[in-house]
Amino acid sequence: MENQVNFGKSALINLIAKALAACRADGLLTGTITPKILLESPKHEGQGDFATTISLMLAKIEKKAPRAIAEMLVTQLEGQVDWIEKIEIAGPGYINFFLSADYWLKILPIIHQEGTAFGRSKPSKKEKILIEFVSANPTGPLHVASGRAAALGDALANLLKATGHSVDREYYLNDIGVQVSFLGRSTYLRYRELFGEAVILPEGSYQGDYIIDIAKALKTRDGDIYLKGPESEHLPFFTQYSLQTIIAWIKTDMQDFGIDFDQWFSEKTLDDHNEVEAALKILDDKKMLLEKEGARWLVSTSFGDDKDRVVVRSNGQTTYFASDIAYHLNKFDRGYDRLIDIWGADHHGYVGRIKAAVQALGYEAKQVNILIHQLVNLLRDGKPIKMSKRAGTFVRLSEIMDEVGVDATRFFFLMRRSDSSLDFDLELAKKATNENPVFYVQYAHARLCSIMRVAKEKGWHIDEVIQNTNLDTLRLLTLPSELSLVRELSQYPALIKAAAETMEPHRIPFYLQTLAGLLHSYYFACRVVTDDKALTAARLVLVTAVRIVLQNGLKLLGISAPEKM
RNA sequence: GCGCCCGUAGCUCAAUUGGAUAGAGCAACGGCCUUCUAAGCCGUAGGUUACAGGUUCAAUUCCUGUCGGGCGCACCA
Repeated sequence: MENQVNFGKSALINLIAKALAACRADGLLTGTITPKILLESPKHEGQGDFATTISLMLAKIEKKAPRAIAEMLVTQLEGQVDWIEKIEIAGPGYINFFLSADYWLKILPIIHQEGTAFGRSKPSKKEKILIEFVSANPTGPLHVASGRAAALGDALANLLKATGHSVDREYYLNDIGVQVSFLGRSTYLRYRELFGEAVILPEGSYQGDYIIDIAKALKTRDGDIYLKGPESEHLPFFTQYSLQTIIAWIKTDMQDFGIDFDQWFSEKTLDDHNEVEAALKILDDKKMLLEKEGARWLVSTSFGDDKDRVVVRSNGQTTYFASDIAYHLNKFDRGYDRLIDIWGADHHGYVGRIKAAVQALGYEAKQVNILIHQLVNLLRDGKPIKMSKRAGTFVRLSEIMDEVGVDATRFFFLMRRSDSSLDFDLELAKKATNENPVFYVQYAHARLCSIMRVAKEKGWHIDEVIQNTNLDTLRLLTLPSELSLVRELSQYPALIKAAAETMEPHRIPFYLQTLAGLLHSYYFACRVVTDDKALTAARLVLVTAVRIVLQNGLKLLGISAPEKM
């Protein structure tokens, strides 16, 4: 779905290419290499709508001053098409293009026509992508850091879908192994404690109060029936019971957070189907394993990892890494072209080995993208809240959602580049003032809805206005604030594309804040619904287009667009 | 010691993948409600982009080094 802006851009690039060719045909320019012609949107007012640096890039090739080259090109470009109003040469040799207002106004009918699809695009090559995220161990409730991964993964999935890819969301459940055994044992000991026994929790046990909650629930349900008999008889039950309880919590939290996973992938199924052994056999057949000191190692150094990694320990047990290899192989076997893993910074040391493993299995390194997000600092009124998972004093994601709401939680998590650590101030997130960016954006949307309500009360049929709109009407939008809004709206599809390609959802909150700012400013400066019928119609078309884009952007972030606040 | 990430306004962060005069929000200061939501708007001030080199017509962006912060460096998961 190419929109007006992209169309204009490529048309302009073609014009520049033609001008360059003409200069060379005339012998004015003699070079043979043609650099890629790029258009950018200038940062400052008065620098036009698009600019190219082609003359700067040509300077060396042609051995001529960039401004002289720019002048030659501009001579060729002038008067070619009617939608270019003015061409200027600026600075060291920039060519600035000033387009007619018509060019920008044409985006408005397109926004209305495409509606909720505005901003979507088709990729040059459609990929089947699996995003695996959160995947926190089911040995305790989800806490804050998982929330960041959750918001990030979900928004990224939305973005990649919006750019035409096929995307599935997956949560990997580590529902087997040492940690899970510790969980069962912790619950068992707490259960005994409820009957007055003095217990000592061994090293590695889970200390959180939630373990006691689970034990209490069991006591209430089943009484003292697990006190008799040896521990070993009861541990499997306690393990499974605790695990299922916590998985249920996690699923509830994710649902409350608005995330719908396509798959909950159980590590146990890898074990049940002997997929770890199968994966190791494949690696062995490819001569990717070697025997050393009684253990088996993946030669991950052949693929850029710092050191080789153990997959089978000398005691015969496979490592967690071996399971991870099998899991990634399983993902590829399900037909995905590209895998995205979202990890917290505390796991970044595993990037090298997973990338190596994927290559050892015969896939390309770029088929797995590992997105690392830095950790979250939870603050209250600017002061850090101390957390320790070991001591059980961590803040649950559900507590955050309860306190500040899902919308604010998601927005805060998505506001920062994932590379950057994130300060999340609970008091700020709750504020219903302009200090709080999520309210600022939502408020812009609510204001627009309010305008629409008022217009309806005064007898306007907005749908009809939009349907009957034409360029003559839209030309009444002549205020600088109106054209700024229109230009900003026209950037939206390119923004979505770039955010998806770079896997940087944070660009959307920034964009929305800018757009909301322009809108608030416009709102204050002039009335939409007035006695001037034609002007009101034009403005209604504009502000309803802004509403659509705000709504679409918020939707991608998984945040509501309220009609009233 | 080695590896990864980060270092930009007082604070929290952007910067169109190397482009023009580095931008927002908050905090500070000064203004704006008889009008579609003041949960808002307008204005002022705030910078040697940690530091030193290098590559380039052009560096916040790429390379090298130094300093500072975070995280990770298991035959744990």
